[in-house]
Amino acid sequence: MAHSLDTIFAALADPTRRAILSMLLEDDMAVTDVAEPFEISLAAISKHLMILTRAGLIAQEKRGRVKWCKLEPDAMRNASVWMQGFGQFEPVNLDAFERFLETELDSTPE
Amino acid sequence: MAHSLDTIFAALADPTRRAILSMLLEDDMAVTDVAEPFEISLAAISKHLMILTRAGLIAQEKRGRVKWCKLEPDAMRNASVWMQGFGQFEPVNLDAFERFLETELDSTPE
DNA sequence: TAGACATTCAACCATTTGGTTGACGATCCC
DNA sequence: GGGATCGTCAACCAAATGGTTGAATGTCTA
Repeated sequence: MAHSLDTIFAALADPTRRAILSMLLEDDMAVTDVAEPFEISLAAISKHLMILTRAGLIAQEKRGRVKWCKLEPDAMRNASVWMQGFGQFEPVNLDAFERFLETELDSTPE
Repeated sequence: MAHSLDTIFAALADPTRRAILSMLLEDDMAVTDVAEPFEISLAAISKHLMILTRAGLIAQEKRGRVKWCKLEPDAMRNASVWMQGFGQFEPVNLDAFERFLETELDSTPE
């Protein structure tokens, strides 16, 4: 079930694919709309979306003749966790972090 | 100066290179020692180390005839920051968290 | 000085990658 | 039904990737 770090990092290594992910951050999009800002063929975009899907970074759902693409943050979280396993750059005390989240929840108005 | 996300993620996409990074987490190592647990040629390992170096993930320093490899966490931090820019999985207010750590430090005995 | 050791270079090979074009299968709508 | 639209498939191509082997370079040591 866990998408491999191989496919996740390989998917993230391409600037077109990272741009697509950024676009999907704004909103879910149809394949044609994803392709619009790029100068490459629709077939090429379709391949990129396939790679992102296999990596688990996005999900695609077909409604009628339109295929919608949406961000799927779990895979990215896995990769991020692997990076933080290196620990040297994110000396986060998780206990303290949880206490922080609680106090923040208590004290935040609205 | 900033190593590109392209090269960083491409470097991380290979399992041999990720294994090398994990080994370097323990300690700095000479090229020959890095190669020892793997079944591929020393030349192949040398290429992997070159790719990790160009990505900025490690640094190499030659002392005598031995070239030492050590982890260089900055590049990985850049990639990690890019991921967290997606925000959906790490809604951390770092400033507030730091302030929290300070106040906690003040009030914690021992 | 002559080996032995540590590492890279150079040439080569098979596979993967990112792109193209054109045909094709669905689906919507007049 | 028939035409436009959405998206993928198939075949192809050039370049990059990950590996090999053998020779070359630089450095330590007996």
